[in-house]
Order: sequence, then structure tokens, then C-alpha cells
Amino acid sequence: MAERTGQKDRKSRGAKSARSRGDGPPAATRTASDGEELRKRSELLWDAQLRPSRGPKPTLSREDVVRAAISVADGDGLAALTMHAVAERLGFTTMALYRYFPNKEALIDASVDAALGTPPQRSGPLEGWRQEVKHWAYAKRAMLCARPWLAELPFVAAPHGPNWLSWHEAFLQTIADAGLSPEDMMDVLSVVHGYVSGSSDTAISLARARSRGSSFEEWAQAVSADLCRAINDPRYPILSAILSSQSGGISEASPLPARGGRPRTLDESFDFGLERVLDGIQRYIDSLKAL
Amino acid sequence: MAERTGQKDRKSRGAKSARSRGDGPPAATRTASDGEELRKRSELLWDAQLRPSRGPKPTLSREDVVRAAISVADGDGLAALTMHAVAERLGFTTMALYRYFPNKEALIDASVDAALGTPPQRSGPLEGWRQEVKHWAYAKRAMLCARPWLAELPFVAAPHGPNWLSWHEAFLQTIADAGLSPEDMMDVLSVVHGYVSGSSDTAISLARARSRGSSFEEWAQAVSADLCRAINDPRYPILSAILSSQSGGISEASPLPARGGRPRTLDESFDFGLERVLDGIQRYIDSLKAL
DNA sequence: CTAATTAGTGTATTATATACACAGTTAAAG
DNA sequence: CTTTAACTGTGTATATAATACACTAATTAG
Repeated sequence: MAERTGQKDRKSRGAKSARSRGDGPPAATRTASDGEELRKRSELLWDAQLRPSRGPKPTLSREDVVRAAISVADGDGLAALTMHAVAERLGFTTMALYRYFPNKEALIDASVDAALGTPPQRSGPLEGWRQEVKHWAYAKRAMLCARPWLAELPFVAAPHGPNWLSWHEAFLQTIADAGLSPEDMMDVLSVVHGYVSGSSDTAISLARARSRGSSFEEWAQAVSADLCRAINDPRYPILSAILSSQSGGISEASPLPARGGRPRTLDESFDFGLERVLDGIQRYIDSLKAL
Repeated sequence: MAERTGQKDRKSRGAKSARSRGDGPPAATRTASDGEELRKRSELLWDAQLRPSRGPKPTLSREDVVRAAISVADGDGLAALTMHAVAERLGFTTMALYRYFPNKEALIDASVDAALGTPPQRSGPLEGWRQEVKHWAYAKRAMLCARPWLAELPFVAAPHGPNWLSWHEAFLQTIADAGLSPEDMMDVLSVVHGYVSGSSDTAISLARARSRGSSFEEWAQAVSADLCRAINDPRYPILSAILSSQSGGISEASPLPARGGRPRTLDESFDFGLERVLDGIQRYIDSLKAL
């Protein structure tokens, strides 16, 4: 009954393509990332792939492959991102991709970074750190919503590519003149970045639903039904009260700018939270100035 | 050259087990969650599985299966969480699990919720919302670090189970008396929750590395090396300057409480950010009182 | 030209999820 | 007590994916 699971056959192979799997501990497929794993992935991600001189020239470039991968994920979600699907889009066989990336994980790492894109360039004069940070936060959220499949990946312990660093750099520029220490700047970055990525899940969920053809109503209905199981459950008195008091569920982007008794839209809630976060940062900056 | 990939053969199958796949759009495996998907998953998660009367009693319960699944994931990470591994741990065949959960996704949804556990009960008198929220945030972060595999899953658009709701409820209790409107309470929850989950990735990464036997040094080395590719890259002037100024990389939990020139530890950075967030919330609460 | 080296292909292997049919079990109904 | 519908756990089969490996054709250094 106990099955012969163990022992993946590790055939010794020439010192040639040392860029394959890696062997450490259990070595979870994707997702794993202790020291060894991360180091390898990071190296692969930044590896410049020098072109050899002897054989035929490759028809494609890594960029081509990444573009195809992104286009697959954009179209049909992360689950559709198979080596086969990418190869097909390029008109090649599945195995051809392995000439460009040693494994799927490396392709995904590269695709994720490419998909992040570069942060919007600041145009015109600085508007003060607060406004600049807001722009950055909006842009980041918009980027995530435009590529909902990014949120399906564990960002935890993934290697940071050039575009990721660009986003960080762009943030640091927004607060470069606020008078913070280097360490404070990094920690403030972490606060805003944490808030943005951690709180955008609902918006991303909506974006994904839309990209799959669901209507706003259908999505809102499902989300609401899911959460509303708390209603009338004695384990959740406060939540229950709040949910049942809020008549509808989530409201779509408001056509009217008026903020009356209308509940906040998703974006307005994001905004609300962002203002709180910025208030907190502001207070810290002010406290430093006061010294 | 172009390969004969097309046309996945979709064999017609009887109308029998209507509880199988679902068919809508491309229907990504896990991870997908438009309206339909979410509705189904939510239902499954809350479905009470009434025991039928006719046949033999099942040897296991859903709870048993979930426990086994969690123990697999705790031990070897999410990638090790296969139906086979869970079944083996229980001493059953793979297919036996399908008597308890219609598919792996449902098992994972249930396992995630169970793994969240219940938030710590408040003991003793209230210490004021700020302190209470801090406790909650610490507890949540600790919970995520204790189960790093949770962060490998897309939380986006996953159904919310009883434990998830409990965490929400517990938060709402902490700020129930702060004088916020129901809507504000939910949005404040979203801020803190967003910050905590979004900013814990590094700590979670460390926790995972540790659970896989990496030393702190090995992990810190890898993380640092990954980020430090920015150094001396003209695209990242500020980041580069900050990183090269900070001598070491990340420092472990400090043995000394003294906060001298020493860089912040991971936990201290989290704390720093949390204080900013709380300051922002406090300011909002104060502004309401001032009215 | 010749040999080394590489690109893309084709095929085989392995891991996983899961459909389906079967055998033994149990309790409700006769 | 028998019958039998409804179930449980098992065994087997299939589909999807990733990817190892060997092969052919291409291309260029010498």
C-alpha cells in the first residue's frame, strides 16, 4: 500500500547545464524559497544569457517568450500559463522553451518582473511627498488590477527583478526630500507597499472577475453572499450587525462625485485607508522636523 | 513545425456527478474565482455535509482530513500538499479523500480556514483600542509566520470561512468603542489587515526558510544578495545609496532592548509601520471626536 | 571542408488530479 | 430477518503538465 514515492531519480549529468533544478531539501516545486532556492532564482532572473557563437542562432529571445507568457496569463489567467500554451502561442514546441528558460519557475519569475512594468514617470514638478506617494500607490494598485494573475502568485520570497526594483526606487524618489533617514525611508516604503498590496485583494478580485467576463453584479453578489454568512451567526455579533445594516453590498464606481449617505466604493475605501496611512507617516515626518 | 496541439478532447460524460468541474469560461484550475467560482467554493466551504443514513459510516471526518492536510503543509510546504500525501498520512488511498471533499480546491479552502485558527481571546480588561489593535496585528502576523504556506496561496477571492470571519470579528471588537461608523470600522479593518498581510512577506519568508532548515544567516544572505543587485546600478540611485550605506543586511531579533545605532530588526520594522498606521487611524478618530 | 556546438523536435517518463466501476457495509423498509 | 438502496473505501484508468533525453539540422570556428 505504501507507495514508492521517494527518490526522484537524480541521474548524474555532465557538468554542462548546471542550471537546471537544484536539489536541496524536499524542494517544493514552485513557491519554495529558502536560502538556496532564492539564490538560484535570483541568479537566473538576472542572468544575462550570453549568446554562444557556434550553433544556429535562436529564433526567439527570452523577451519574446516572456511576452508570450504574459499574454497567455493576461488572457486566461495564471492557470492557463503552461509551457505548452506559451509555446503554442509562439508557434514552437513545448520543449523549445527550455532553450530559453531552464524551467517554468524561471520563466514565471521573468514574466512577473516584466509584467510589473515600470512605474509611471513623474511629470512636471514635485507636488510634495504626500501627493507623490499617492500617485505611486494608485499606480501600483492599478498595475495589480490590470494583471490580476500577479496576485495569484506567492510574492513571498520571490526574487526581485529590475522592474520590481524600479518600483521601489520610484517610491524612494517620492519621499527622498522628506527628511527621513535611509532606514526610515525603507520602512515607510514597506508600510505603503504593504498597505497597497495587502488591501487591494478585493479590487483585484473584481478585476479578475471582469477579465473573465463576469459582470460587476454577478461578482458583487458572490462576494457579498460569501461574507454575509456571518449575518445572524452568534459568533460574529459585530460583523453581523454591520453587514446587515449595510443594505446593499459593494457599490460600483460612483457616477456622482457627491459623497452623501452612499457607501464608499472600493476605490474610495482604498483612498480612505491610504489617507490614514499617509496621516501616520506625516505625523512621523512632522515629529522629526520638530526636533 | 507548428504542432498539433489543439482540440482537447472533451468526452461527454453522463449528467451524473454534477459536482465536478464546472464549465464556464476557461475555468482555471485553482486560483480562478469569478462570481460562479467563488459562489461554489463558498458554498462548499460552509456546507455542513449532513450525514446520510443508509451506508456504512465514514471512518474519517472532514476535520480529520483537514488536520492531515495541514500537517503535511506545515511539515513540507504547500507543494507537498498533494491528495496522495494527505491520504497516505491518514493511511487511506488517494481516492478515499474524494468522499470528504469533491476536489483538492475544496480541501485547501477548508484547510486554509482551519489553519487560520481562532484569534486569541482578549483576557482581562480592555486596554484601549490602540493597544488592542496592536495585539490583534501581532497575533495575525505570528499566525502567518507560523504557517508560511498560507502565504503561498492566493488569498484573493478565496471564500471566507468561519475562522477568517472570527479574525474579522475580533478586530471589530477592538475598535467597537472607538466611535467609528460601521463603514469606517470595516475600512479601518481593511487598513490594518492590509498592512499586516501585505508587509509580513519578509518575516514569512524567513519563517519558511527556517521551517526548511535554513539558518538565519543563509536566508539573510540570499535575501540581501537578491536586493543588492540594485547597488551600483545607475537605474536605482537612491536604493543603491541606501543599500550600500546599510552595512549588513537584515539583523536578527535583537538580544538587547537598546535601540542605538543598530538597524531595526524585522519585527521592529513591522512595529514601526504599525505605529504609523495606528497614528493615522488615531488622527481620524480624534477628528471625529472633535466634531 | 570538417568538426564542434547549438536550436528546435519528438518521444518517453513522472507526478498529480480525478473519473469510474466494483466490492463490501449498513440501516431502513418490507 | 431479509432485502436493498445508498454509501464507503479501493483499484484502475485517463488526462494534463513538466521535463529528461536523444536526434536532426543548422551554423560557424579553424
